[in-house]
Amino acid sequence: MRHAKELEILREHLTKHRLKVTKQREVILDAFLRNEHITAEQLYRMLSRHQPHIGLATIYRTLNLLCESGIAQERHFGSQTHYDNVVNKRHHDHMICTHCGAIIEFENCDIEHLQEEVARRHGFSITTHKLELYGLCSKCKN
Amino acid sequence: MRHAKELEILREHLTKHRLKVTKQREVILDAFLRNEHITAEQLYRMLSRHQPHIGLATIYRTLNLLCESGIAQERHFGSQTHYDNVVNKRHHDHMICTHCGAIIEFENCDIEHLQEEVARRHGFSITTHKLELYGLCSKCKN
DNA sequence: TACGGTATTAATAATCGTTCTCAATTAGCC
DNA sequence: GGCTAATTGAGAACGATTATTAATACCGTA
Repeated sequence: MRHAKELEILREHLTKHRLKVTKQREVILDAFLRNEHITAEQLYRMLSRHQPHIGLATIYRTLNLLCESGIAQERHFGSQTHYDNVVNKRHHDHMICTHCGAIIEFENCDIEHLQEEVARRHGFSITTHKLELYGLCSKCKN
Repeated sequence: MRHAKELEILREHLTKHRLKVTKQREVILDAFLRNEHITAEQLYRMLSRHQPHIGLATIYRTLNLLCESGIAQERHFGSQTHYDNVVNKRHHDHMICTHCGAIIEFENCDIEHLQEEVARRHGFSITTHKLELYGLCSKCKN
């Protein structure tokens, strides 16, 4: 059974909120977990020939559900929202290649500490942050 | 004459590209310069009773022009695009209060150096970046 | 295991921010 | 002043996302 842990998290979240475990939600969760940084539209196309057929609205609703249950996190790259699997991951940021669209994850504690320091200096308390580096990945530099 | 420098930059950009200096463009530039982190919609409402009447499309077009000429820079806060006056400013990032919506600018060279270091380690070359800290400003912490 | 109430679904309309289209107007070179 | 191309306003169109609605599926209870 692949992705057993994530399925368990989703089930717990659903029962806790008196929501229902449906075939569609399981299918979407499974497809989501097989892909990093996916969009609702990509999932829709990927599942378009699936039985039962899954509507775009259901995909959006389920992705929001995954965010609420802590499995996924939204990232706004370009015009579309991408969804990230964050189970088993610590906080991380992204480098985005403006040529091929590749997304590279990284984490750096020193940067986070400096952010805290800047915030403290302004009397600001951080709850979340977003750091994105745009440029060319190693392959596209040529 | 307020904002003479920015007006000069815009005029140079326009003539260089064989574009025209219009009343609307001057009005929008002036209103833009009087406000930090403004949106197209806010400008539209602000100028709605102005003579000549200025359409929303013209505001969007002119804001893009300001970005191309280096006077403004886009920032995507929430669902709308905000435009920032960057004349006389070095690169800076933002803290956004999720309670009152206040936007505080800051700059920190140490963070930028660490970003470069991380990128180098991945063979990535940065052209731009975006760093946003979300949380509560000093006033809203209470 | 069948029932009943409620959540969920697919399809589609609606919404929001932004860009495009187009006919009428205007800037700026001759 | 007149010609040509750029610009304008109005509204249509657009893409991503959310709301609506009638039909269907889940699941606790009997």
